[in-house]
Order: sequence, then structure tokens, then C-alpha cells
Amino acid sequence: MFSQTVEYALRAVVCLADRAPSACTTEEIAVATKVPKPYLSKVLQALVRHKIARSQRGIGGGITLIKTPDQLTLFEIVNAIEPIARIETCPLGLKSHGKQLCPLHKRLDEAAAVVQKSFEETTLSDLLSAPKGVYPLCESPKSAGIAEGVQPAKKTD
Amino acid sequence: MFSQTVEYALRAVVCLADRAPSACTTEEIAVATKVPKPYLSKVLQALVRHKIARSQRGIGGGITLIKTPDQLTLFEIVNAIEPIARIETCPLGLKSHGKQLCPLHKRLDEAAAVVQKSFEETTLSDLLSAPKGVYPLCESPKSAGIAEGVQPAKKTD
DNA sequence: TCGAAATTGGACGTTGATATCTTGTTTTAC
DNA sequence: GTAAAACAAGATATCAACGTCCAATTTCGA
Repeated sequence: MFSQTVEYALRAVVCLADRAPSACTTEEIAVATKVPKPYLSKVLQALVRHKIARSQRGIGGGITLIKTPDQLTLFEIVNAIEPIARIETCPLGLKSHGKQLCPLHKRLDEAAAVVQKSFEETTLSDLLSAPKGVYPLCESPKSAGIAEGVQPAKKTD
Repeated sequence: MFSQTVEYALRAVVCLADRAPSACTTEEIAVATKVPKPYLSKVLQALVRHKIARSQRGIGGGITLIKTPDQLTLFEIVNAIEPIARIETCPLGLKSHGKQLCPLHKRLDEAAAVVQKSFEETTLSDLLSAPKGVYPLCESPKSAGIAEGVQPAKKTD
């Protein structure tokens, strides 16, 4: 239901929020989120253009979020990459009803509205404050090793 | 949020349900739904393959729905053309949590679940029984002409 | 049986999403 | 100031979605 690019952007932002307010390099994010690095850099550029993240070149540089995780919503990320397409007017171009949608498109738009609302109400903090044994991204860079006493294996992937 | 093809399929099915149990030709549906006829025929073929519609060649032929409008849900149509992508397992391929999704993907899947549920609960009849002055498709082939006393113009579109 | 109506199926073209690669450009450390 | 680190940006490749076109097939009616 969402594009691959949106998925990548969300992973990257979760990763950034997890390490906020420190900076992450594209390389670090790519490894943590398993997103192809060259493509990830494009996605991150889009986030920078949309004023969601800030980039700093040079040694010690990287990407940082502009907002704090508790002020940043899923909606903002999704909207930056691929806005949720709300149905404002009749897709068939009928002018007979002003903003009145036919039942079909009313339903479709309601579905989109529910998704949008859900995303607007979810902050990155919400995702990071794992309620019970579920970890930030799917990776569990901090908690997992501590909780289970497992040494993270050398990354060969 | 939904592909153009799904939109076309839904329009076509609404059109078919509106005229059920009679058959419609691809041409008729194309005009009513403003979908390019050659492409519509592909979409209809998919509906036939998925046992949602039946086709009859030759003079007097056309497409008919297999189920009655009150037994056919939006979900069945959407699922036939482009199944709602539920997130069953971790997209990053982490095996560390069985079917436990991380908070991010849990949220995304919940959104998909809500949409799916909404579609499962909506039948074509629901869409056709317009509550108050809203018409079946965006077109209003039956009611409009009657209500307003307007002769449908010769089809030049 | 012949022809018109109608769907079926394959080939083709276009566009955008996805992804990679290479070459800059900026910045910091020494 | 020079080199390494890191992002920026453009060109390119690939594939699926979208859409068109045309020939083939089925079916009904005269």
C-alpha cells in the first residue's frame, strides 16, 4: 500500500530518531536499515529538501533530524516522500456535484483519511518507546544485546 | 494510495452492479466510467479470471457479475487486482522476533488492516443505495435524467 | 452459412519507480 | 594546504504499471 521509497524513508528516520540528536552517516543508516546505500542517499536528500533532516558534509558529518522525535510524526515523513492521495473532487471530472463525492470515492477517501489520521497521531517517540520487548527498528542495536547478553556478530550481510 | 488499475476496476464493478443482473459491454462500461476501452478490457479480463465476473461473447454478450451486489465486497475487487499488502513478517528479514513486528511495521500493518476491514464491510449494494442525493458512480445515468427531466445527449464522448 | 457483435490474447510503446555508478563539492583533521 | 570524509547531483539501467493496437476467436441472428 506504500511504496518502497516510503518504507526506506521511514526506516531511515527511525534509525535517525533512535540516535538523535547525534548525526548518522549515510553508510551507518544503510547498514542498520538494510537499504541500498546509493538509493538511500537519494531518499535522505529528499528528506533534507523537505526540511525534515539536515546534512553536514565532511569528517564527522552526517544526517540529523531537525525536529526532536516527539515532535516528528509519521505523516510528515510519508507526506514528504509520497503524499497520501486524498480524493478532493470526483475523479471522473463530473462537475454536477461540487465537492460531493459519489459513495465509492467517499469510501476510498475515508480509508485514506483514517490512515492519514493514524500517521498524524504517531510520533517517532511513540515508535521508540517500545512497550514490551519489541525493539526500535527491526534491528535491536541497543536493547537486544543487553537484554539477551548476545554479542552482535560480525556483519557479513 | 491505490493504483489506477484498482480505481478502474472499482468503477467498472460499480457500473456492473448498477445494471445487475443484466450484462454490460466493455464499450458501455468504458463510456460510463470514462476508462480507456482497450485498457478496461484488460481489467475486466482480470476480474473474469478471478471469478468475480463472467463474460459472454457475441451479439447480446458482455460482462456480468457472478455475485449479487449485496454479496460482493470492495475487498474482493481490490484483492483481485492488487491485494492489500499486509506486513506478515519483518521486511528487514530479521529472524530474531518470530511474527513480532517492530513498532514501525506494526503501525503500518495496522493501517493496512483498518483499510482492509473497511473494504470487507462494504458491499456494492451499500454504494448503490445512495443515502441522500448522491448518485451511484459519479455519473447518474438513471436518477439524473428522471429527476431533472434532461434528455441524455447523443454520446459523442 | 455468412456477417456483425463482442470478448480474448499477444505484441508493442511510454512513463515513472527503483536502483546504481561516477563525478563533483564541501568540510574537517592534520 | 592537502587529503580524507562525507554529502550532492547527474547520467544511466532496469522493470513493472499503464495504455494502445491489432489479429483471433466465439457467438448470435438472418
